[in-house]
Amino acid sequence: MAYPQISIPTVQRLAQVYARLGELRSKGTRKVSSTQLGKELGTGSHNIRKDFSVLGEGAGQAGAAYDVEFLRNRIQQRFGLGRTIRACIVGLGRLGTAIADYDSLRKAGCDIVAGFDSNINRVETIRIGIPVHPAYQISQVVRNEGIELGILTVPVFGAQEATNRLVQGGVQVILNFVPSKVDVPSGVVVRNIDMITEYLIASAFVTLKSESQNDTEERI
Amino acid sequence: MAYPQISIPTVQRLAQVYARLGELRSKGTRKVSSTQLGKELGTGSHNIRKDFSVLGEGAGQAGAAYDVEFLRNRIQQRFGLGRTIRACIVGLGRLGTAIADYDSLRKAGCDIVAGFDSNINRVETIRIGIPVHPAYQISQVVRNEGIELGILTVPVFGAQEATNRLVQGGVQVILNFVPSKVDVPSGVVVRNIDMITEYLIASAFVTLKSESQNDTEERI
DNA sequence: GTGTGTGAAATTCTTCACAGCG
DNA sequence: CGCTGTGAAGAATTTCACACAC
Repeated sequence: MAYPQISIPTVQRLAQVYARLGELRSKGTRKVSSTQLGKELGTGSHNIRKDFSVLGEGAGQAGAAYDVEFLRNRIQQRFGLGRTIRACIVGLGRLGTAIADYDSLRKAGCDIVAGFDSNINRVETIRIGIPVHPAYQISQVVRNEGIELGILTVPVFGAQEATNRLVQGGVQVILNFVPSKVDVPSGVVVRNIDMITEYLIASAFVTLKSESQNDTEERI
Repeated sequence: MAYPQISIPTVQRLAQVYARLGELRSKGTRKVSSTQLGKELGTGSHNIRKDFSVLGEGAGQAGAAYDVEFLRNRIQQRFGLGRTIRACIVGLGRLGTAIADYDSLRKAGCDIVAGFDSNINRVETIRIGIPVHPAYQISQVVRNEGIELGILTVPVFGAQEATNRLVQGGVQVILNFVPSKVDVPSGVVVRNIDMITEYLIASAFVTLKSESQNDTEERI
């Protein structure tokens, strides 16, 4: 390893910073301080600067703040965020088609080139501008198209099978919107985006908050 | 505080466990061990048992595994997850309407009773079965309807204003699907569900994985 | 003076190890 | 004998404090 081992929280924060830098850049902002970034991410400036230490030397210039463009390029290069990743969506219900249309994802570099559904005649499919295939062709299409990322928006009971097919086709990353964990072989990265659990967590915090006068909410 | 301070990771895991217990219950499963739950959440059994210590005594019986129904009720009671929460959606684009239709959320207790959009004539609005109002009425409707939770699915530039109106109306919880942080007064709970950042994090992990032979992926 | 960079301290979280129960 | 429950140990992360640069 040429670089120090990067901790998971650090990767997560830097990804957030990267997204934020993109916004700042498009607004024409040139400079940003660790204090400001910390405030926007809900953490301290120390934390931000500590995270930046994994980017190597000279990310910022002491005294002046960080250069938005330069810092963004550093993160992009360090994490390989510059390239476009070919992706597909499995499960073309309301959520799946909404995501297929989601322009911000495309702007971030996620190029959705195929969709799959077990019911090829779904009404929704006519609304999206990508080729649609039946679910049993997942592995084959993924391999032929060089798809690296799969977006899972199927019902719970179909999630594992869809995952297996994606993995068999060779995807390296899965964004799982199904409120259930899926098993993957070591080496495949899964990010779970589970709005049911998020809803439950939020509800729980509300209960805990009203229960004690502590500043629980500040820490969330 | 009658109970010990509960850490944030613990709340998150228990919310996941709660969701999982719901699935197990509907499948008719009666008993579940900490080992099994740990496996399904991707953590160790020690961690699960430690988390359960915040539930008070007798959550499980030593020797036997945990009773699914009983444990679920304990978590439900401890975190106030039993009740239905009245909610609204701000931003009725593709994503917003997809979420309004999302049945699992309703089953979890989230009762979406109103929708808002700055463009009241949106085509999508005819597809959802809830009353739709113009955005400037958010505070008023939220207050009149006793809405506690707001779901944000507006474009980035409208997120803060929508948030302000929700807070002014009295919501306590916001599920923010906008890839940008929003400011809220202390006491309001925000959960960010940001698929852009998740995409970036996943991409970063893929790069880091290929860079070193460490078992980075196991830790994600 | 304002802001970055980083080793050290403090805190938080996870893992371990083992007592106790069915 | 497998499983729960929990204090103690260990690891990881965050926070602090201060040197250095503009």
